[in-house]
Amino acid sequence: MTGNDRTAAAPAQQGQHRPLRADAQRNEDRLLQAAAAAFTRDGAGASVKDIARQAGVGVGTLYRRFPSKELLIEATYRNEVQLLCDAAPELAAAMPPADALRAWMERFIEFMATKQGMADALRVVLTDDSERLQTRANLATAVGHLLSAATSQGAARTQVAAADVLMALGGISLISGSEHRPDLAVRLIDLLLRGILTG
Amino acid sequence: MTGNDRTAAAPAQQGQHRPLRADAQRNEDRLLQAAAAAFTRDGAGASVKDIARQAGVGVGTLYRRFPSKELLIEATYRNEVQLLCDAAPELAAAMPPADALRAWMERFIEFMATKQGMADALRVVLTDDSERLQTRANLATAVGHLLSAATSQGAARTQVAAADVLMALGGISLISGSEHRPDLAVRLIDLLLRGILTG
DNA sequence: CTTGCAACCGGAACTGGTTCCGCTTATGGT
DNA sequence: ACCATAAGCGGAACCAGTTCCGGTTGCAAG
Repeated sequence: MTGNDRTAAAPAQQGQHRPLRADAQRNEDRLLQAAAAAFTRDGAGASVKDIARQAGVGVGTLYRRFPSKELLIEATYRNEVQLLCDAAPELAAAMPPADALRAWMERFIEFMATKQGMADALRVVLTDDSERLQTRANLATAVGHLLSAATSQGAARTQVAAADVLMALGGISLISGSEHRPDLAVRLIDLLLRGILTG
Repeated sequence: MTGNDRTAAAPAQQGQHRPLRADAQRNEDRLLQAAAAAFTRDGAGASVKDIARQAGVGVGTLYRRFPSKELLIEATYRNEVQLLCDAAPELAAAMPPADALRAWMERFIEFMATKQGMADALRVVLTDDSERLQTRANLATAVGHLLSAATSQGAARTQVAAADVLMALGGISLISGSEHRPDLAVRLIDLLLRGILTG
């Protein structure tokens, strides 16, 4: 047992780690690396076959680990999404709740638009109700944080659920991200915020 | 009702009718008929090849007329979407503007959810900016009607653009339609309306 | 009626995601 | 060290959408 950190290796879950076989773990690492390179280079249009070849494995191996292309994308960007989530409390501490909420929303949309095709992955993440996908829970927590900060100061209506706000952001990503339209996204965020905030 | 469709036969345009060759017109009719049957039977999962075979033409013919599956879906349901648009003025005349707006929105979402996969077609319709697609213009007009009825009575904020509201509805369709979730759609409409309406 | 040709047609071929299955191998128990 | 076996592997095969192109044909001008 060499001191190699394999703590949470499984791609789409976290609660259980059944230890992965050594070669499988190596392949998973290579796949994620190849995927990151491919998606960065070619956007979401990068083909899974190329990614598998680049990683030196067969497509079967890729699909065993990542049951769909969307889930591969999700796994590839999980870290960055996590950073986004982590930023929520910081924003909430640094500025008035309404501003923090807007700022985070804009970062969210910007992120989804930047990672081309991330929106489709997001759709899966937000829609698929197998509870294994932690990403959704993390996002919901981040939104919840910002939202409760706002409600506790009377800046937001209490009836609004974090999950719904997250879904709304997903919807905005899906239409505004189809063709890069930052201005549309901003206006839709305005609309959404007016529905959330008091006054 | 009106003398039906034969006048403007082109599938995705209306401004210009360059008269279609007789056989081409016949094939187009058959394709739309086959598509309607197939989509009704199998949902949006119906394969393009089956539709072409059913219509007795090759896929090439289908693709000449309908450059993508989404556009075929759009053409197939154009009439029904038109009915939806036509309902807007009636609703506006029959009830207070805020209620009319909500009612129409719910019909819209319901329609998109019912016609499985229509949401994907909608994404194309709303996103594709080639001005040939009249459907988007019709939808925008319908929303505009309801919206201006509301603003003229002081029920809605004047800054809200019809196109943006339409996009928002598209976004709601895309997430709530992924997996049938009528309740989510209703809550998101509430949120949207609160952003649009005064008070 | 003949003829020229643009419009049209069909379907084979290509692309990209996903599944399937026979073979290989890491691993833990003996 | 050896074996049994479950986990893993590769890539051929499959299916759906889309493109391409050589052959066909409606149409109207002569």
